[in-house]
Amino acid sequence: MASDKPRSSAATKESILAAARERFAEDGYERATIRAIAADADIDPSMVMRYFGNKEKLFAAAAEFDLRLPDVTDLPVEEVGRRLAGHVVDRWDGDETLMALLRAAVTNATAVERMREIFATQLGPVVAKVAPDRVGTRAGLIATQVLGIALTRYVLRLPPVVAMSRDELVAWIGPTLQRYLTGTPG
Amino acid sequence: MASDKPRSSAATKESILAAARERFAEDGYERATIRAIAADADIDPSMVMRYFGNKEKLFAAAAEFDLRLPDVTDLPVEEVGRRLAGHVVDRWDGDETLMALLRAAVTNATAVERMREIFATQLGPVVAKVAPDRVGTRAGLIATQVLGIALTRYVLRLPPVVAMSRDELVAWIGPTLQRYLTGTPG
DNA sequence: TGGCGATGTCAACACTTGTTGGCCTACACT
DNA sequence: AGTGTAGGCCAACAAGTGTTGACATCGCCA
Repeated sequence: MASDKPRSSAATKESILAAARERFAEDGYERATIRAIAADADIDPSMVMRYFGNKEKLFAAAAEFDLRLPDVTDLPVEEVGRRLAGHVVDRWDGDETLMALLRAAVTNATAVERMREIFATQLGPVVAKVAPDRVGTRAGLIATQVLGIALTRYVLRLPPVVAMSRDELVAWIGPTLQRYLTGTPG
Repeated sequence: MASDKPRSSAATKESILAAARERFAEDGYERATIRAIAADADIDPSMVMRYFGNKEKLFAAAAEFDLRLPDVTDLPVEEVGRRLAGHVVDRWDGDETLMALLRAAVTNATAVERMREIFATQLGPVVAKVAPDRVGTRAGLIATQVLGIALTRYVLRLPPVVAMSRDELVAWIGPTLQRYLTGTPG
């Protein structure tokens, strides 16, 4: 009600985006075709072009992603690792956008850039709040573990990693993130 | 000398494989074209087909990979983690086969299967030798961290991860692997 | 009522892809 | 010398891709 768009262009645009996310997540950038996305959205391929210009821009629009990292300022420092681990695993399960981004990032330059950006602008600041020093390094290390989980659990689906429950996984990963966050190497 | 092959077919076959590894590593499975690989090998595309049948089989041949994990049986248990970390980072740098495998595994089913196989048959046994229990889980966790490094350092090239020296990286990762190997969650 | 802009469809273009079959060349063996 | 055969090249096919432009339809507003 009281929308700003004349009729239902926003609706179909959104349905295209949903279909795009699904396809990109499942097939990766190159194997996800505009025709298939359009078919999923019950629409003509040319509409996709009209709304988004080209495939690259469509992907950019579909891969808008927010980690939604929790506020950890008033949390005991020694609990931040576990908290982060829990949040990340939960965030992964509910949203396939990040899987689309991850799958695409392996062959598409735009996706890589977006990925770098996300970890720099969203993870970096959180780390900065609790880390004593070496913020960049710590954020990078956290990224290795977090993305390693995403890769093995949701993309490669290595059996033992898939088999672990959310809590089990968090219990193992939490201390690792904690050490990367506030510990020292060696 | 005293080879079993009549003339130099083995040589061109090998040059095709080398070009294929390079292309697959750089571009991933779908974007690496047979024509490009053939051009790199200074040969006609049809030769690639004759020798390897089709693209899928070519990839299978090019992505033959051995982790070459070190023997850790007579090593103090508490040093295995660091040792493993060092070996893995070194192994990554020298050989682009694993990068080809990783890049391809994100969109190609055969590559995923190969990846699973490698970690099951090569990493699993090593873990079994030093782990007190939960071998599968431990191997899986190690895979998350190890592949997370590969992904962020060599594929996504996240700046802070790339910036770390080999030794720095090993110093951070070693204890993580050690805990996954012999520690407990929580 | 007439028209205009937004929403949508159809058919095609230009190009790239994996893959195939026919043809050529040169050497090894009889 | 003659011939078989392995190594190699060329041209083409069929399918699928992103992308484009011309045409249809429908609702709103003057």
